[in-house]
Amino acid sequence: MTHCITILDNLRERGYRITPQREHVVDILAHAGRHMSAEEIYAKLQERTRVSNISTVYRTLDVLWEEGFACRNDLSEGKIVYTTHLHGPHIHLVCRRCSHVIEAGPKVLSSLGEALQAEYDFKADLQHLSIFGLCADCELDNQNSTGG
Amino acid sequence: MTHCITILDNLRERGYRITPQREHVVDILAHAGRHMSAEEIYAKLQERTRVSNISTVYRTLDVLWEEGFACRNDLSEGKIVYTTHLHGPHIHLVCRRCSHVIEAGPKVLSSLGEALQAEYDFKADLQHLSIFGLCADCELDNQNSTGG
DNA sequence: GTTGCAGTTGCAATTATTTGCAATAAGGAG
DNA sequence: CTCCTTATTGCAAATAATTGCAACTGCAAC
Repeated sequence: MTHCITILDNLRERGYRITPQREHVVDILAHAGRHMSAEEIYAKLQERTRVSNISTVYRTLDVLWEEGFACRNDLSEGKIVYTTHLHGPHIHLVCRRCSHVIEAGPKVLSSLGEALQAEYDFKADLQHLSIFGLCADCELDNQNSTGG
Repeated sequence: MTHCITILDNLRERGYRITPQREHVVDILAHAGRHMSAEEIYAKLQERTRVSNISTVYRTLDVLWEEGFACRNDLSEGKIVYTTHLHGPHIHLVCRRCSHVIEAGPKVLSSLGEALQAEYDFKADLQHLSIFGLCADCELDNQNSTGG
């Protein structure tokens, strides 16, 4: 419940202005506990206030992402989805053939973050990484159609 | 030079029809040796033939991606870029603040692919993975502004 | 070489996202 | 509380990407 306050306070500290629109977007996203598209967030926002606009939603999401409070993911669904880090760390394994998404635990990445930091001085956001590839079923189809 | 022939033959084997448009797109992308946007590919395509359309380019790129002959990457440049696997394996470390891209070697991922296969039966395409995060400079700015 | 079917294309319309700009308002200074 | 500076908003237009559909064409069968 206090999570969105923390985000807003952090934003203010960093020089961003806290507008009602931003409060709403942060609140909606932080309490969703799942991935939402900009359009979905905008719909929820309109239930609360008439003063709002889809481009404001996009810009707010952009700020949240840049500042590390939200992650954005292209799950190959035709739109980008967002979530706060409240929705615990996990990886999206997205099948590029059938678009099926497996949510994997962060365990497999344990060493990756450290390696990227050490070798490239890069602080990777591995909280909600998306990785494309083939799921087991599609890989099987693939082998059948090419003889193997 | 024969790489695009290989791709085309593979596509034919898998039941796709080889049209002049597809030949051109494959040829353009395979010989570029770099990342190209759909728009760029379309521009090159128009130098060769008047019979073409941007949506055909998108659809061809989609096929190449689904079949594993091309990779698509969102480098946070406002558009998606594509390349064939001729452009050797590497990871994109994309700064979510300044959009700077570090091209990292595939070494750091060595164990990841095997882990995903073993634990999730998922054949990850790690050839041209994009990972978002903060580059060293932006991480430093970040710490200064928050007093960290 | 001709035929026929199903995969592909071009076009136009739709959806997703970004951007320029004038009007507005957050929040620090007085 | 008021003023002022400047970040933010809403709007409309631009750009990126996708989709439905009728016309077209690759290619396998004959």
